[in-house]
Amino acid sequence: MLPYPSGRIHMGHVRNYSIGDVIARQKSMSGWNVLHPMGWDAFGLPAENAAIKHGVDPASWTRENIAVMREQIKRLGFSYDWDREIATCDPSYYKWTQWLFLQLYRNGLAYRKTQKVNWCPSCATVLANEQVVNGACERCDTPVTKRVLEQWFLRITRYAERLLKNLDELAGWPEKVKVMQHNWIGRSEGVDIDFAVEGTGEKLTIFTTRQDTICGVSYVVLAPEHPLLEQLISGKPDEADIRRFVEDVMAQDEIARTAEDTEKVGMPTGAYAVNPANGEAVPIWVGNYVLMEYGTGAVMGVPAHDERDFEFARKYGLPVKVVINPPGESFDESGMEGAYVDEGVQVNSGDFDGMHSSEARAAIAEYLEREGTGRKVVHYRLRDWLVSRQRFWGAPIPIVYCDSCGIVPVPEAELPVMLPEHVEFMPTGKSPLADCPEFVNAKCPVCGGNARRETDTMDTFICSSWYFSRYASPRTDTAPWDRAHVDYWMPVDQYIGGVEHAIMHLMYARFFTMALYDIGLVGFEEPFTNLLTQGMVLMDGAKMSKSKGNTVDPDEIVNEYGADTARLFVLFAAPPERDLEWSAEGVEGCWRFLQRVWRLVHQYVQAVGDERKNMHEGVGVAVVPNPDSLSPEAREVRRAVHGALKKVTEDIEERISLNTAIAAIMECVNSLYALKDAVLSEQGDAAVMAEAIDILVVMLAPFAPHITEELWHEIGHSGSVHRVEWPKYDPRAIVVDEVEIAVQVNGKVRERLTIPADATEDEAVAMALASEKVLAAVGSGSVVKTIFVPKRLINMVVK
RNA sequence: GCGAGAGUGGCGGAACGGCAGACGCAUCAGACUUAGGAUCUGACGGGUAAAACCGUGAGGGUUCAAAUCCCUCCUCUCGCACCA
Repeated sequence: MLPYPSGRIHMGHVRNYSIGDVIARQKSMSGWNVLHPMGWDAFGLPAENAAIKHGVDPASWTRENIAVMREQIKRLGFSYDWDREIATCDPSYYKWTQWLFLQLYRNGLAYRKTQKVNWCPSCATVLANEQVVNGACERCDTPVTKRVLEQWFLRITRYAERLLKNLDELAGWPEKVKVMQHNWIGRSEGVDIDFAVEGTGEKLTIFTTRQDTICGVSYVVLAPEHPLLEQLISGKPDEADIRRFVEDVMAQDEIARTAEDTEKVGMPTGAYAVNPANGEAVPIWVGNYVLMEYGTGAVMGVPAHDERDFEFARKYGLPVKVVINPPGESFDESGMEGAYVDEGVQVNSGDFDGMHSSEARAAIAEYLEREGTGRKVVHYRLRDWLVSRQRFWGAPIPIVYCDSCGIVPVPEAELPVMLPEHVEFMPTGKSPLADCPEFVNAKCPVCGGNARRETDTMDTFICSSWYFSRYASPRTDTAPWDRAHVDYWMPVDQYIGGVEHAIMHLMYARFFTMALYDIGLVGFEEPFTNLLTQGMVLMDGAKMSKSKGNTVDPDEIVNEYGADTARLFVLFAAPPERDLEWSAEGVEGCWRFLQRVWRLVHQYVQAVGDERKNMHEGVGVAVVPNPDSLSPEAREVRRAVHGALKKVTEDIEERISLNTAIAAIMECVNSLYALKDAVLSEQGDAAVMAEAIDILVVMLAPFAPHITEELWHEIGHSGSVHRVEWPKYDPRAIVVDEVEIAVQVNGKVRERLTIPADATEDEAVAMALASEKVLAAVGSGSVVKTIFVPKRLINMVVK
């Protein structure tokens, strides 16, 4: 885990870590070697904002937060290996973040380019595409503007295909997350098609996935940012109007421009393009609905077969030409009320007439390739990852700029490039590092001449894209990790986090891992084998948040009820992946349950007195020496306990269904309350109760580690309950002699019978037919068929 | 619009195609108590005097049997959304 050290932990943390801790503890008790680490995603804006607002140093602000949160987490009793704790703002960590950046740079995966980028005016920094949500800054909700800047990018697009393909292999990931990544990558197969611009030597390339509709093109539209536009309109009579139009569109912010209900507007440029499929000249327009960022920044307008084009054409009176008819029908162009976007039969398409549109798609693509006017291509929505940030509190990008040598990576021996201390923090749009001469001024590692350092820092998502591997050998100082240890531990068997990481963190981490695999630094391509996306913690149906004032501080719950109650509640109140509604009464209920366990164990201890020394002297669970000769009550106790043990084990190991696991323990406790007096009074059954109490405490231990440890000692054991080997249920104990089955007549339950568990169908039916209720239901009809499900039911079909 | 998930008592939630509502909360009753907001025991989907009967968003279907599988639809949540 790698939480951001925001100041205090919240219930979402408690929930996440409680789930992980149950798994870690149970696996460890089951004999596994478990790596259960904790560290801090310690770079980031809040620290810097605190510096600006309160004049504190980001480093000390962060360190203090970490200290507070570490104590809070320790109070909750999570079994973290604190010897492996890391903080990404620690030079011993970011040295390797920088080192990894250089490896990517050497392998052509980190590069610098000038591009229009997303800019958050409030955070005063650029943002990655993934950090822009509905045109606003993902962090502060401020509408994002655009700036043209030279920035560092990571070439994640090179991995688009693999990031997409590998999703199929991630069987342990929720469908939801895979779908989100799939959509984000946005693979789209189509054709780039060249239209000649009439009267010039220029060509205009459009991208389409519907080349089958090429003969229906009645115009072509460019994005307002399209580089060819300038040349097309210069000297034209409408030049000034068009320029004004383009400027208006570009002045709109992202939200307004891309909202679905934004009206499509455009203007003809006065230029014409020639359709390579049929030689027709069509007008070239500029329109607000075409995005420069996607495809080629130009599209063909086929109003008859595309909703957007239809809307646009109707608005501006552009012709609508049908080239695909639905099977067995034909369209009247003037009467169309919308585009026909489905498959059909080609018409008005020359040699392609009569083909099915899916066939024509292939044929036309091949035709265009043959003619040299088109190329089959795959476009992705995924953009390269913009990683520069004009902020101070991040890992410096280990690059210097030399007037004679250009971009020069800092030699590995000189890493880390340290963040300076005592820096001014006013957000100016430049990194504060830029105003820090002792940082900026450097010598070129190549020629020794004067050079200046890169003053931007890295997106903190880089820091969190490799931390899991660092946990394998967190103190290694000659490499980011010791390969032998990484090979032993990685990939992560069970990763737990909120869905909010579905795109950014989880995609970046996958990309990093793949890239490092290709470079040869790790032996695995995918970092997280199993992913559990836990639900949110809600209060009155809304996410707990400081601004809404509907938070519950974990510390308060721990103070009032103890850590075990807090843990038990967040695990019991809902299945892990679903949202959890906070309930003060529910917390109370969990606390009562733990009290009930406490009393049960103490009553047992009191009843057996000093005798228990013999029964519980070992470090394991007490053994019943004579399981086959027990009183009925004692057998009942064993059935309840071993049945619960079976269910708890399976619920943890097979489906991480922790709420039902706890319910099973509660049921077990209820049974023990009902049976304890009878069993404790029977001399010969003493060992049964000893075993029952031991198993109860052991199987509760991963959920409520403190109270169980205490009880374990009260019972008389030495050693820690958390070092006890996870017991195996005794299959003989859960065998039942008699079962209650339902007797159905025509699917309706008419009787419940207790019959021997091994009764045959004939015996069971005979007993059923001895029941008056069954006979009454059968009445005068005759039984034409009987279904017998052993130990469950009989269904008689009567006519 | 596209995609994913979810609709079950007063509430949170259980249920390999096989007795719907485990477990917990709330409520009610009893016991123990000077007392109980503690504890223990019990009741607790609707309906009925008791049955019958009706009940898992709606409607169809498959099946001896459907909360569960299939089809149509409705509602909610989340993600994407002029991506050509």
